[in-house]
Parts: sequence; C-alpha cells; structure tokens
Amino acid sequence: MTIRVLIADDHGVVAEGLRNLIEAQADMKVIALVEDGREAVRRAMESSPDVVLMDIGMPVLNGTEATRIIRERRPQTRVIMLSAYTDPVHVYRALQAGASGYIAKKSVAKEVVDAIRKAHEGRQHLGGQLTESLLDHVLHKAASGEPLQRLSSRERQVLQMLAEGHAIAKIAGTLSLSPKTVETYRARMMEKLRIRDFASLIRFAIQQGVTPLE
Amino acid sequence: MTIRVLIADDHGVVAEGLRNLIEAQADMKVIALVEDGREAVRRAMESSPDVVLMDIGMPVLNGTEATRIIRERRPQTRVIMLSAYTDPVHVYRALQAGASGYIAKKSVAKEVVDAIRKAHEGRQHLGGQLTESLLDHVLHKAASGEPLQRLSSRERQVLQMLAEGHAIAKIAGTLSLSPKTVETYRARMMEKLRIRDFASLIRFAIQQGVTPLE
DNA sequence: CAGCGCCGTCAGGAAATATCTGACGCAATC
DNA sequence: GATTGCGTCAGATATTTCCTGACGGCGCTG
Repeated sequence: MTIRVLIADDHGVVAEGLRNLIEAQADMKVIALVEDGREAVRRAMESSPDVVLMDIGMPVLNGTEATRIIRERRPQTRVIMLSAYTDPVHVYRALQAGASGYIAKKSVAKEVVDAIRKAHEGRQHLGGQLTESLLDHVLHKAASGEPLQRLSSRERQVLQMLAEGHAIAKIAGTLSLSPKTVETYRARMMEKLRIRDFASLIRFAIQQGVTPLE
Repeated sequence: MTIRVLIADDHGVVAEGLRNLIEAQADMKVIALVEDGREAVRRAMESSPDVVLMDIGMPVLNGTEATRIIRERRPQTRVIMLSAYTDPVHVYRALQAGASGYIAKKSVAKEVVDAIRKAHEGRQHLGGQLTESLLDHVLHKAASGEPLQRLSSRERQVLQMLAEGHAIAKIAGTLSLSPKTVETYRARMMEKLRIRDFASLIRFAIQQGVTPLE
C-alpha cells in the first residue's frame, strides 16, 4: 500500500529534490507539488494525500496555518513540517497546529522518509535535538506569553540600555545601582530567556523592539 | 568530460537533494559535500572541483567569503551561489566576491544544472528577475560604498563569528589564531567603522546581513 | 499564616575580555 | 623607497563576565 505524499514548498530546488527522494522509495508516491499554503490546502482537500510535506515558510499562507486548516478538515491527513528554523517557537507552533513531525532542513534525507512512514502510522517524529529544545521551551517559555513580559521591569530597563551599547558601569551610574546589581539583572534575564551569549541578547532586544535596528 | 562539483550547504536535506539532482546528470559528478565555508575552502583546495555550488548562509565562514578565498587561490574554480535571498545587496556582494552565478532557492532544478554548465564554460548566470534588480542596485546604491568593503577578509570573518555569539577564545581556536589576534581584528574593525560598543557592532552585522536576525 | 517563588539589591573571587600600546614581516601602492 | 594596509602577536591594566551566595520584601497559595 503506497503512501501518497503531497509536497508543498516554494523553493523549486528543494521541492524537486524531495520529489526525487520520495519517488525513490518503493512504498511512496508524490501526488502533487504545490508552491504556497493555499494551494496546499486546496490540493489536500481534492486529493486526500496520506502525508503532506510542508515547508514552514511559504507565501500567501504559511505552513503552520495551512497545517491547522488541513488538520481541522481532514484529521486523517498527516502533516510533516520542513523548516530551516530549529528554534523551539516554530516547532512548538507547528505541533500546536497539528503537525505530526518537524524536520530541520539541515537534517539528512533518511530522516524525511522515516518521518513520512512514522506519520503514516499515526506516530510523531521530531528531529534529534529538537525534542529537548522543545521540552525546554514548553517548560520554560511557552506557558507565559510574550517573552518580554517574562522579564521584570528592572531587567527590561537594563536590557534596553545594554542594547543601546552602554557599559555596565554607566548603566549602574545612570540607575544609581552597584555594577554588581546590574550584572545580576543581566544574568537573570539571560537565564530566563535561555540566552547564552551577548550577541544573541542584542538580537533578542532588536526582535522585541526594545531598540531599533536602524 | 565530467564536470566535478563540490556542494557546500549546511542544510542536509537541500544538499542531498542537490546531490541527487547532479548525479542524475550524465556529465556531472559530486565530489564532496561540506557543511560550512571553511570546509568548502579546504575541500576546494584539496580536490580542485570545476564548480562549487555554495549556499550563501553558512556558519563559521559564509558563502560569500568562502567564494572570495576560493576564487583568489584557484581562479579556474567557478562558484555558483545558492540562496534564499533575492535582494540585490546579496547578489551584488556574491558577484563581487567572484561568483559565476546566483540562483534563488525558489528557482527550479533545471536552472541549477544550466548554471553549472554555463559556469563550467566560463559564462555567468543570473536567475531571472535578479538581473534587473541587480542593475538597479549597481546604478543607485552601490556607488555610495558598502561599509563591509572597508573591512578586510579576516575582519569580516571575525565579525560574523562574533555576531553568531562565539567567544573570543572559541573564535581563536576555530581559526587557529591567538586570542590577541582576534581582539586586534575586532578593535581594528570597530576603529574603521567608528563603532565604540559591542551592541552596535552586532546591530551593524545584522544590518549588513552578515548574520540573520531570526 | 507560613512557606514558596520572584524581585531588587549587593558581594567575593576566578576567569575571560576589553583597552591601550607597541611590534614585525610582507605586499601593494604611490 | 616610504607609506599604508594586512595578518600576526605580546604585555599591562581596567572591566566585565561567570559562578556562588546572600538578605529583606512582597504576593500568592495551600
């Protein structure tokens, strides 16, 4: 019994690579290739594939939203998310939306076919290190909304000043605190955010709009 | 006569897809798969491929820098840049660095093999709409001098690794340099760019596309 | 109401990094 | 053939980071 697969990826090169890979499996068949999320939903309704291999970032309707819709209307259709992002936020959202698997594009081809077979059997699959990073996420971050809200007021204040490029000593002076205290805030917020290096902290601040990029 | 191809892409799925695609061509052969820019340079020197298919965004040493180094040492080796970005800034830099072609990941497989054949013949290839957007860029923006050009190759490499969050000691280890030397590059580029704090340096790196924001 | 966890505040000590100054060979360039 | 830029490194000192630990206040919850 052949597993019927729908591929949704707007990167032609990637999509064709996946098609070759899947066609090379005796027990699988590609029934269609589509290039955006809306098309994916339409073809999934029309053709009732067993498994949809879905890129997370697509125009018109992204992979996560498309997954949500497909799973709502056709729960027997399994979706495997394929993504360049390995961060837990994306993984978490994808699984919430009903994906049976999440595979990083940097993983190997074998993992893709494995995940398809697993999904077809109703099982889930998470690529290697994703599992633990996801658990981390669920346990520490996901439960409580916006990441910035997780920081205390003092922590946000210090974050902003750090992102603006001020030295510890200057921040301490401005806020009339001991440099040691400022360090504590910095360390505590990095702990909360599971951020290990300064560069990532700056990126976080920019993403959250704490400081402008330009 | 077989065209010998080296694939450099840190996304396993993509790399394997490309390998299948290329192996399917009668006149091409994949000689190696590597996952970061430094490996790409090393293998290119060792194996002298005819064409390198290079992902633009890779850890340690990005595709553009790797291209620059390879083309400097082995001008007969052609490089085709493969990228998710279609903006003229990236295209422009890639060509400046000596790439023979630039292909968006969303283009089709046929374009990849076409570009490889063209490159092997010493011709250039630009995916569809890229040509005009590039001309636009050259005519309007490039003249104003790209700040990244003001940095030396080593400086750009250190900048990338700093922006990726690596500690000085680790960068020194990775590049087999003294930590002191790494510090010198950091200091010199900050001097050149008139940047006084680390946070601004990270912002600069993000603005220049040396490292992605998300 | 007593314990629990978060907040704001700080310290000590070891390790890493930043800052400043200076140095050397080599290649290109003027 | 002197200057400039690059790649490479060192020494001394000032800061910062990292790790551990602390203490009172506040609010929630069993």
